[in-house]
Amino acid sequence: MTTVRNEPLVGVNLTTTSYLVLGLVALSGPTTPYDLKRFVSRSIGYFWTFPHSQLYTEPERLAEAGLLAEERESAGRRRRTFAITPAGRDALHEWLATPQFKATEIRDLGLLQLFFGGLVESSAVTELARAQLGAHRTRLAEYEGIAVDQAETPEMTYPLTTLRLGLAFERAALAFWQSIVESPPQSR
Amino acid sequence: MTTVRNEPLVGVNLTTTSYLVLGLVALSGPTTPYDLKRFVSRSIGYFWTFPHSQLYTEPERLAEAGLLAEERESAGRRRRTFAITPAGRDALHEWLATPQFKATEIRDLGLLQLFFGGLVESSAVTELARAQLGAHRTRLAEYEGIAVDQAETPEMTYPLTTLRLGLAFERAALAFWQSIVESPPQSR
DNA sequence: GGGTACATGTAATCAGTTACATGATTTA
DNA sequence: TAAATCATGTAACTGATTACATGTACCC
Repeated sequence: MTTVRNEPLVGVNLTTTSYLVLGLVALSGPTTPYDLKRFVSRSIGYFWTFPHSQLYTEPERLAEAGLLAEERESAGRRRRTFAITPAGRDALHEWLATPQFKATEIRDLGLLQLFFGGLVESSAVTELARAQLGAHRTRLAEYEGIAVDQAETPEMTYPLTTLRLGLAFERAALAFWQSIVESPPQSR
Repeated sequence: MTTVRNEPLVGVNLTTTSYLVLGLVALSGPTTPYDLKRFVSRSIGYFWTFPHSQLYTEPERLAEAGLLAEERESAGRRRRTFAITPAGRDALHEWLATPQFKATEIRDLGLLQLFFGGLVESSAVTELARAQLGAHRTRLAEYEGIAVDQAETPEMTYPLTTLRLGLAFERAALAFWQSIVESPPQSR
């Protein structure tokens, strides 16, 4: 009986981005970086941002580690296509079955500015809150659009499920900033 | 009439972390990296994580740029103390008055795993959801403790305000993961 | 047929992370 | 007095970002 190897064969560190990309390729079947980019921009990219260049360099790293297989057009645009390998699938499944203990981060520049609201005049805080209201309204509308567009696509079931938390957050954020507009905190 | 200079005098890029640290020093008055660390660990560190080493290197960068002033014990532990300079205050205020257009990121490894839930058996998803429930319960309790502890501290008014959104998020997350436990998505 | 937006990729840099290290203080 | 924990800092590395660059398709 052989031991199952889940570590990549070559010494490549797997970051969260690695598993993200691995998962995207697993979901999509063989794809090009550009296809990944388009998919990301209407899905996980809302929660987890990164520049499109990662979608070229990260699959390359994963291919080095034997977790993806790369093919490349020899002529013309020399497009690359990546597909997941059995080793890649193993690594992904193992990660998916491993509880992660890092807590949620809500990275929001507006919220960060509000944190320091005591350092500026309260009118600035009100302006901030209004701007945030606008941004979250826009975002909420986007999410709602996506939910409608993808409702009938079975392979999007899980992504759409995560979107539900996004929607809930956006509604909470709207209520939050609204309350700031209505009664700004008094620090003194 | 002279032009107001808000750019740092030396060529140092200011990142979000820079403003974060600048703001922390502004809030605290002259402090040491370790004091910053303690403050962070009960406040903004919940939303915006970074290793404590940044609290040594980033003030150094800011001091180079003339935005912080550094003093250092010449004997013993050679503790460093950083204080904000007028230029630092200007830069911070300008940033605080500048609308930021990057949308909120909800960085959550559990949510990312759920995104790929269609790739594993549904029992794994249920387990994931249970684990997340526990984690969010813990986090919610922490937030509630902080809200109580700091309720009477006037200079924490704004930080505590941001915590309200954290609380709302944690409650939404609990409801979300609970709903997953109760009725896991069916992808086929 | 020229402009503009989409598509596709690479190179260089550096902020952020990881890892290491040691001194001081408390506790058992 | 040993051991743990808190306090304080530095060095090295690399993943992520920024910036650049060119090709292709569409539209007016």
